[in-house]
Amino acid sequence: MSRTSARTSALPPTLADVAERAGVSRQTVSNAVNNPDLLRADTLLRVQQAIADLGYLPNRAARNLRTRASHLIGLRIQAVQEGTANATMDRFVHSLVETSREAGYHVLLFTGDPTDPLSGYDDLLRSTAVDAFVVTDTYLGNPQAEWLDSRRAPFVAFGRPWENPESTHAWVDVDGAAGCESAARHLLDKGHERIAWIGWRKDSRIGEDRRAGWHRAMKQAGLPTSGLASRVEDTVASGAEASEVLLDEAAPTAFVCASDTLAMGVLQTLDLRGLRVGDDVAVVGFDDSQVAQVVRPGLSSVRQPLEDVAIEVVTALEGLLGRPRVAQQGVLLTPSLVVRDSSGPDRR
Amino acid sequence: MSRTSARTSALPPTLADVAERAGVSRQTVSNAVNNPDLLRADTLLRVQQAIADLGYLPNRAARNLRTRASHLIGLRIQAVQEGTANATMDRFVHSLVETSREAGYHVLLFTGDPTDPLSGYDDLLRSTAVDAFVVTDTYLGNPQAEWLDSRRAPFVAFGRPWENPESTHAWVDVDGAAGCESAARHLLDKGHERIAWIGWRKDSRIGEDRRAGWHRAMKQAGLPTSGLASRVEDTVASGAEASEVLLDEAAPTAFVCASDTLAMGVLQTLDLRGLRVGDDVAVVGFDDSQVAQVVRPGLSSVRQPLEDVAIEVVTALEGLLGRPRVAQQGVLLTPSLVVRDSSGPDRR
DNA sequence: TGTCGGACTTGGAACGATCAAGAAGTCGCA
DNA sequence: TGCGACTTCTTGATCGTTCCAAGTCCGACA
Repeated sequence: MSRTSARTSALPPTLADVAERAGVSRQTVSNAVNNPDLLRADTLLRVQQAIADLGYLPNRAARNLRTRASHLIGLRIQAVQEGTANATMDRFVHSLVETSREAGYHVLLFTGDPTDPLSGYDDLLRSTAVDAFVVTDTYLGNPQAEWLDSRRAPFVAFGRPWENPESTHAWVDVDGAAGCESAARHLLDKGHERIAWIGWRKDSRIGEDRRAGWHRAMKQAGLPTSGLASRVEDTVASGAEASEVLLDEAAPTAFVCASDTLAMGVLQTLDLRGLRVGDDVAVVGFDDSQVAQVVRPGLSSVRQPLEDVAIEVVTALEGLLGRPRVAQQGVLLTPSLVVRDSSGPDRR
Repeated sequence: MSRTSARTSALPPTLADVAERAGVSRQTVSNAVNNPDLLRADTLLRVQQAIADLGYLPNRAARNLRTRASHLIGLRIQAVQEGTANATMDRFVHSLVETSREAGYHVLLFTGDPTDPLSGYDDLLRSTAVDAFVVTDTYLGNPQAEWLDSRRAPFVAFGRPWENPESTHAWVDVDGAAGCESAARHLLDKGHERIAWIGWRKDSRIGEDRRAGWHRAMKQAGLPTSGLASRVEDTVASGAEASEVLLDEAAPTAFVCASDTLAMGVLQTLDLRGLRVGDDVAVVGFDDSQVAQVVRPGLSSVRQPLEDVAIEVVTALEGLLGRPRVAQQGVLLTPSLVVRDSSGPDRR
């Protein structure tokens, strides 16, 4: 009691303050907040009034200590890199924060040594600073998954366990193959027959997956693919160079690219050669980045449903954190194609 | 003790576990962590060994509860919007996370009702979930500052208190005027004399500030500005439209724009009219966005030193959280100009 | 030898919430 | 009226850390 009366106005009210004002015990206030059903209607009303009067909100640290949960989700972000991947991640982060909030979680950002995919996770886990992780940096393998699993740390991966298909951990991913297949089909529908592919190095599982979509569409249309594919680094210059070579050697009338960055390289080449984007040669990128939207002519691009990814990720997290630990399936979402002028007109 | 022996391997070690292993009391371990100077050298070594053996890290919730601090910094992020502002914020967030980590803080993201600049702050404050805020959404006024001040909540604003210059709160900002002045001067140096301005609505303090920089450079060069300025919405289409009008009515040979988005509109117009970017008409944007880097020809742009902003913000935060509450000065940083092909060659 | 001071260590309490039981109140039914 | 069963509310303990004030140990000094 002495503490209560000695309280200065600067300190936020506590459970005890509310209890005193409402004329009930601490536990009753706690129940009013967490299990309102347990209270008699009039008592509940009285407590709620006191809570409102004082502007009470439970102290996070105290609740976290008692319940052994922080209601925080850790997300490791990469060092700033020049590429469209960054902007994509940004869109995902926004969605994740929004969706997490609705589920009663906040997102805690952290960084780590870029050369060590595990760095940063351990400290947060051992200090019980977060309840779970969202693992996103899985583009080149995912040692985090196995490591986190071994520590019994709850997590959901954005990205399939390519290397280890038997993994039982929860994951959400976007079907890049389906995206590129629809991109290729979109061009096929317009009458293109020689559609080239520019993608990433062969050791990129994501890159090969996207390539498979293009390949599938071509095969289903009964068209050849040999000599029409190129694998390079994810830079504008590489995209430009690759398209130069492809135009010279295979004379494609359209390009499907593994990223908007590569597609920008193609646009550059077309511009240099005096070829009209869309009319002479069609181009489709991947990520629906800022660049795709702003460049002229607009770049058609495969758009990942990152808002839906965030929703699925949070749903999976809730499953993990609610129940003891159930085996989770992966979720594969289908991207959509955003058509802009770089697709060109129908050629039939 | 019973708790200690009953510990399952899944639970992280506590202070008591370390104490038992090292053969000292809890307080001694706490001191070893927080005030190593108080321990005798050999004792300290023994405790540190035990800490290492067990992989001990202090429980965040318990420490937070006791010390009334969360070591978390709240940052409200905007709903995803189509514009370069988003990407800029992303760069800032990365830097902030990195710098905060070095200062022993983590960044907690949250969102709020976009129509209510205060929403979201209150809950975090009352539940003592964060120690301080970084307020960034100040482009149209900053009611947050006054509100947070009234609650005695520590915060640092990224953005000057335009409306209330007497504000005593800490802030960090980038000198947009200086940036645009150097952009204009850069074009003047190349021999341009009719340099146009495309900026934002008059009620945007940031927009008017940037415009002032262009204006200053022109005046200092003894050149006229009337008829050479336009104020529009921050979209590519608006930039294109404004440049159409300006080219028709004032025949400028160069443009300085308040954003890369607007500059992209100018590039569009030039392209449509068959004017060569750089050679015929020079263009400089603002933000050094992804787009500026990838578009061809490369777009010269004013780059905000966001890494330095983050450093200054964290420095200010440390001042606020360390000492009781000292009056802080604002910090104004100077951006740099990234020159690319859109600047064109010298005309002299 | 006894006492004093300083260096170091110790147990107890507190931070503010929730959990686990027990106490008080309410109701129905014989 | 009395008893059990159920609802409603209260009390004491606890989460893991740091703060507080008191305790122990040791050598030094008279």
